[in-house]
Amino acid sequence: MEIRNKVSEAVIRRLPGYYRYLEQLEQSGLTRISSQQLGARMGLTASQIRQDINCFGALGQQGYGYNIGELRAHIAEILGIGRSNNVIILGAGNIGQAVAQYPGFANLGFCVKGIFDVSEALVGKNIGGVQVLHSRELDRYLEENVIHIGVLCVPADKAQAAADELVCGGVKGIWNFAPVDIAVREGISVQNVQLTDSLLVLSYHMLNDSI
Amino acid sequence: MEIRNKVSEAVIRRLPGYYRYLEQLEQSGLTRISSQQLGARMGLTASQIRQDINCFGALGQQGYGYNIGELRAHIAEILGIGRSNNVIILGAGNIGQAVAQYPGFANLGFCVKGIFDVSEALVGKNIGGVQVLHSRELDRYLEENVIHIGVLCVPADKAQAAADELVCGGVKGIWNFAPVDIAVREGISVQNVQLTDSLLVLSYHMLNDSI
DNA sequence: TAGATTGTTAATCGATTAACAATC
DNA sequence: TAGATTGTTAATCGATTAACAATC
Repeated sequence: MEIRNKVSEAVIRRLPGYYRYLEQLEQSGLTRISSQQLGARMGLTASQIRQDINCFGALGQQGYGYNIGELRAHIAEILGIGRSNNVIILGAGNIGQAVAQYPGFANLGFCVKGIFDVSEALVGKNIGGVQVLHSRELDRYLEENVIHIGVLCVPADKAQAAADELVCGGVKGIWNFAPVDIAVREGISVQNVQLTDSLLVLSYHMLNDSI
Repeated sequence: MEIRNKVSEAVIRRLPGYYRYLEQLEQSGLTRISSQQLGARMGLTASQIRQDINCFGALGQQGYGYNIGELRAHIAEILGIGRSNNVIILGAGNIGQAVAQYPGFANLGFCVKGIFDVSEALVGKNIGGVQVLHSRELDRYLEENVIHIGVLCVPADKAQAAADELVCGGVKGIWNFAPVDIAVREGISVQNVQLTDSLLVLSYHMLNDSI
């Protein structure tokens, strides 16, 4: 999986969509597709699809198109799907619980190994097959277990401290649901999920689009 | 609130971030800020901030900068914050429940009025102060109530049908948590929240960034 | 071989950044 | 008034689209 040119963030954000459509096409029994056809389905230009895919090598074949299964598998590898990433969730509130019980993650190879909260009321509770531990156990837990991804579902004012603790404990990626930007050192990846931002963008369009 | 030029999607997606930072600045007791200072905090260039804000009028003052409270209030209006949008949630599973109980929405003027599910086990349950109704009640409910936004928290294969029902019932915006793209007629706004996509982008960066 | 469709270069379009006159 | 900082135009940069030779 050589990545030829520097891949832009715009391309990266389209990859999960390609994966999703290819998976669906594969399940429907098809084996090949052209950039033209895929573009029509996804609402993208054929040209953009070819450019995007070519960032990762010449995966198609002139006169034929793309083999759906092969391309899906290749994009899966690029995205790290199926790599058995160990995940822990910090904060067992509504969002933490929803993430813990979200199906679909497991299929992609993300396995929730632990959930932590400061609330004694929640500690010990079984959520999606995993017991909630007290947050004071976190440091020791991270020493004893290899965890790749930490999910921040704590209040905004606790997010930075929680992120620091995760990074100290060896976590390499942070999936941040707290409505605040967090700072991490070089080499640590962060993805923010600002639920409220998305709702506000919807609200904006509802007010301003229909002109 | 005249919008002068066509505002690009890139600008729109930055607006909630501006709102968030300005709210925080206001709460910390500050009253003015320059594009320079705001840019330093947000990790944007001063130039970009001035360009963004100018899409919505000349809201600053030469030699002074921006009045934090005024600018925050203006962006709030642009985003439709505080407009008392009525919201219903379709699907009372993990995500539906998390959305229903998410605080922070209420402050922005989004009010969850109803939750619907097909599961008899969930019907009647109280979630965040709202009782779960059976999905078969939806059409009648939409006739009798003015609902602005519908939140799709149903399985992917039920999402399009649910969206159609919402649009028929007069809903103007759809906040879609189902991992599938839905089609709606002109004049209806949709925002997708592909949780899995965001996790996969994180996974990509964890694999490919540290080169 | 002929037809189809990619890989890739070139052209266009749009977004970001820089620069500076306007003005508070 | 002098200094600061915006509003806005121009320059740059990057992403998307178009075009077409390569090739299956």
